[in-house]
Amino acid sequence: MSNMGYAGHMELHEPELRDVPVTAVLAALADDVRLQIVRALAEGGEYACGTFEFGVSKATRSHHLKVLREAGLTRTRVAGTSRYVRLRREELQRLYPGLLDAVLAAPARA
Amino acid sequence: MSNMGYAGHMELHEPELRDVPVTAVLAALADDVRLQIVRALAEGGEYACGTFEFGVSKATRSHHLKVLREAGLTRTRVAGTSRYVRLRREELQRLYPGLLDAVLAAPARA
DNA sequence: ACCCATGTTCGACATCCGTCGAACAACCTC
DNA sequence: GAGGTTGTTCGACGGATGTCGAACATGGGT
Repeated sequence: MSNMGYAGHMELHEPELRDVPVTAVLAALADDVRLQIVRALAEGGEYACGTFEFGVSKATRSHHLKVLREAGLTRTRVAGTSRYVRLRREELQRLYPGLLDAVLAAPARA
Repeated sequence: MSNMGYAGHMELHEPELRDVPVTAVLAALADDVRLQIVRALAEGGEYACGTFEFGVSKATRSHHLKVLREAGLTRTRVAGTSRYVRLRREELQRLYPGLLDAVLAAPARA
């Protein structure tokens, strides 16, 4: 059948940032592994999920990326078998000015 | 006996802010009740613990104030049977510039 | 077509966390 | 000192969370 489209891209769940409570954003950032991921993402463009090797299994990594995505912190682009993740910096900055910068500026290992 | 001193003030556990991991600070802020408390504290000076009526029992309130204190967010002064709590704004601002302001500026009910 | 690489999902498990009532402790007042 | 006020601590309980291995899905390469 022809109405199948060229799809398969399964609609990743990426909420509007304004619908995410601040506490959810903070909770997403309040984890060591996730904060490392966010720091890495803050360096620049897009990263494949596999890029992040922080001593956890790929199941756990996948879980953390999902938490970040559903907290409105990241956006994911699907390309083949890989997924490319990037920070939603501008949106974040618009809704919570200074928050991300402040967190990123904090000493990495307290 | 005279060597009893005039004590009983039991040494509240208030860590150095630099010893608290950022993730702990964020986790402390990542709760609705605690964020309400912090917002109230941000209004000004000192508040007795009993001031905070946010629909939780006093046991729970006590718990949250402990979490905030041990995350280095508040300082507590003991006076009689009351405890007066205040935000450690300057210290926070010095170690995590902009963080608290960004969180406080966020819309209260997302 | 087969295999491999990349990620997600599914239990399962242990731990942490928010919540409460009840008991306790300290202090003030009468 | 008896009683009331203020706040902490102690289980207990239910729900969330981080972690993993194994199974699954999808797509690329040879």
